[in-house]
Amino acid sequence: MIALIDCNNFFCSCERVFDPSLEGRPVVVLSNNDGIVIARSEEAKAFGVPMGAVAYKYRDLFREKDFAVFSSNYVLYGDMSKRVMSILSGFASDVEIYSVDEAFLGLEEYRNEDIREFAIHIRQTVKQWTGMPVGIGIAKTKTLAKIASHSAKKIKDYNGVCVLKTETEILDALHRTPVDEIWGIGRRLSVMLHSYGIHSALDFAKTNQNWVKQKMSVTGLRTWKELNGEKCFDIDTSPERKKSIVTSRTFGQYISEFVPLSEAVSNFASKCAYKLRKQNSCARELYVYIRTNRFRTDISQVYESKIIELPVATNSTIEIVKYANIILKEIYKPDTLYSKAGVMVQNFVPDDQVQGNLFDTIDRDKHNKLMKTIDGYNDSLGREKLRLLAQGFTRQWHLKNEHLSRCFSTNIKDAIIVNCNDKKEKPE
DNA sequence: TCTGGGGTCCTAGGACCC
DNA sequence: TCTGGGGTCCTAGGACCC
Repeated sequence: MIALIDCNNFFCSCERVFDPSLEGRPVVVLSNNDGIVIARSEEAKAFGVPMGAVAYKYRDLFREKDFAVFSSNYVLYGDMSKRVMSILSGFASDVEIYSVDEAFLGLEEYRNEDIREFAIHIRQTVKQWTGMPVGIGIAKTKTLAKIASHSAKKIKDYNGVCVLKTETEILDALHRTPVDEIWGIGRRLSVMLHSYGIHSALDFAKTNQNWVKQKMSVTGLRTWKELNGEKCFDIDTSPERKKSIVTSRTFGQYISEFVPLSEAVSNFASKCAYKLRKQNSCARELYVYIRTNRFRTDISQVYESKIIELPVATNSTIEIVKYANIILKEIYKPDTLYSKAGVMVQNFVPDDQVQGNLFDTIDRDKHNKLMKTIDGYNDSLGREKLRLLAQGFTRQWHLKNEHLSRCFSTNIKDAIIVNCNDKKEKPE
């Protein structure tokens, strides 16, 4: 059996852990730039705030109904995620961290009847040790475990744990799951399936196998098989290194001038290089794009991008920033209201298998040592204390986040604030 | 005024080879 | 009038996930 452990309304729950007065209050967490709603508590859902809602359109509702509104605090969420995952790792040898708030556990060892008891125990432990509420779905395949975890959240009597074991349990769960809630079936495919009268997961599971293969290719077929109890996706305990890395942001304000734009792109490039080093990869290709606000109909739209092959695969911030700026110079047009930029690296090789270049003029050992030193400082001192001058200090591109909570679990000053809350004292 | 960010996999079709 | 058969590799675009 496979278990899926899924944190409930993860970002909202993270905020609640450090401010229990939020319990029972509607909570929403906004995207970068406070643009859209990316997490909602149950109370917020009950007021009809959809996922992806444009935040400013709901401002009145938020005020009237006493919503707690947060900008996203990824440092806090990342740390909470680590804590939850490390607890889960203690419960099974096969653990796949599937996303920031979800993990699959292989339960090969637990064939006995009290698998449900075991799940309840996991749930209680995570709650007690971190304050994080989770739902657990258990079934024979990952896709069925996903369905089980939906049921665990939706059906109150289940108390957050749903085990799909018997034929009846599985058929019941499939019957009450709409086809568009199946893992692997998105918006386009569900429209297609509905048009053929396939509305529930059960309808889909009963559909002819060849038809599924023909209409939805092997990916759809795998989902179909998994729903019918045939395992197609294994637990992946050591995911490979990423195959592409992107850093992109929508700016807090429009940028037209080259210099601040270049600072933004340099920062994104630097972040990409850092992420490359963290997974011991070097990139052979670099892609940069800049664009105007695609939602504005009153200005002419610009999307400029270019990809280049790097002379030698690299993860040096110095080199990647340099080439990113060379690209930027080529695609930049003055008098344009840019609202977003992005840098992507791809086509990786392991950092110990970099193919040299006869005409290479760069002392790569030196770069590597320098990068190691910079990373060492930055990892201990805080993000980007040491950086290239090209990254600038003006941060004109920086994001709007007017409702940011503190980094309670990773910053000592913020931690003190939590502890002083009762006494109404403020730390120096 | 105001609309996020970061990934993966699969397929069709073109270019090329013998 | 008539124009083979079989393969590989690459890319863009579409679909999905969180």
